[in-house]
Amino acid sequence: MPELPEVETIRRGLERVLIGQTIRQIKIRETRLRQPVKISKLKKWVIGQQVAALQRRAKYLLCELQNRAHLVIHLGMSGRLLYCEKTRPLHKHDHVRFVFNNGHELRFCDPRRFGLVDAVAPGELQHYTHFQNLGPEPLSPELTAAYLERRAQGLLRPIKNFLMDAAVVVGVGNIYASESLFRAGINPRKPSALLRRQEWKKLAQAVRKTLALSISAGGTTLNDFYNSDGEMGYFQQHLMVYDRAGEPCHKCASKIKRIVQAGRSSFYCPRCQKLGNIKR
DNA sequence: CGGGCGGCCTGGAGGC
DNA sequence: TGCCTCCAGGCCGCCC
Repeated sequence: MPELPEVETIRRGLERVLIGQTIRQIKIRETRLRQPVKISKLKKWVIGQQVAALQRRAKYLLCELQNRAHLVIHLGMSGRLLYCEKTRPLHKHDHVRFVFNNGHELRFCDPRRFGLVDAVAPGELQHYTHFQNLGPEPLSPELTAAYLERRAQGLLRPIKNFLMDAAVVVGVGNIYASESLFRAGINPRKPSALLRRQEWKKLAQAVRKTLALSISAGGTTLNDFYNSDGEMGYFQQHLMVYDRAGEPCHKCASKIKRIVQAGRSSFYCPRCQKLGNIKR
């Protein structure tokens, strides 16, 4: 479900309410997530600690604690975080709860259980397994046209799949890959190595712009994204192609197309995003 | 060895 | 009402 803008929206919301709070208790009802929840590790590093900062790396939410350990949360496809009073009735899939001193708690709810809750010992974050093969942050100065062009050298895979590869650049999921390519006027099927210098420039700019706009809109709510206060995002009102198959392009009124690439839906405008003379 | 694909899960939508 | 199929915002390991 959540891509970078949604995770960033949650991070900002939690930052306002969690800094300085002490995690008094962790309640676990289900340990079978993407990887089994390590209860003893969580208790060892997290219980009794004050929240020092909320950070984000790729789609991972990081809660830095006063002892310099980190609580790591990934929302997978269907994960949600809700900050609420601890008396509020539980949802069926509220798997992990972090109870604070102020009568509130943070609930990790994840019906499909593709998400992750983990603790990382002080100073160990840079060695964390899941961070080892991640590319740069898309909103950092590292994401340049030159960087993308260099990484794409010799790669025949479609640009859409290249963009969604976290080893190339993190945070760009299925929605924002399609949206960024539309903004750049590039066909999702175009072989990565065949993009021109000017296209790389447009694409780097389009990725940054699309993500930044979505963050300012509070993310995209298609069915079930809500921020930590339970409010929806509004970027779905600005989607140009995602989930719009058969509808008219907002720029040229051509019918938006849906294709499947690497098992995922891609959406594009056949007129605004021409392939040129490359076949299939 | 790049990269496509299936699998991990539940639930909602739509067809019959 | 039910049962079936398909689909879903992520990620990883298996294979060709």
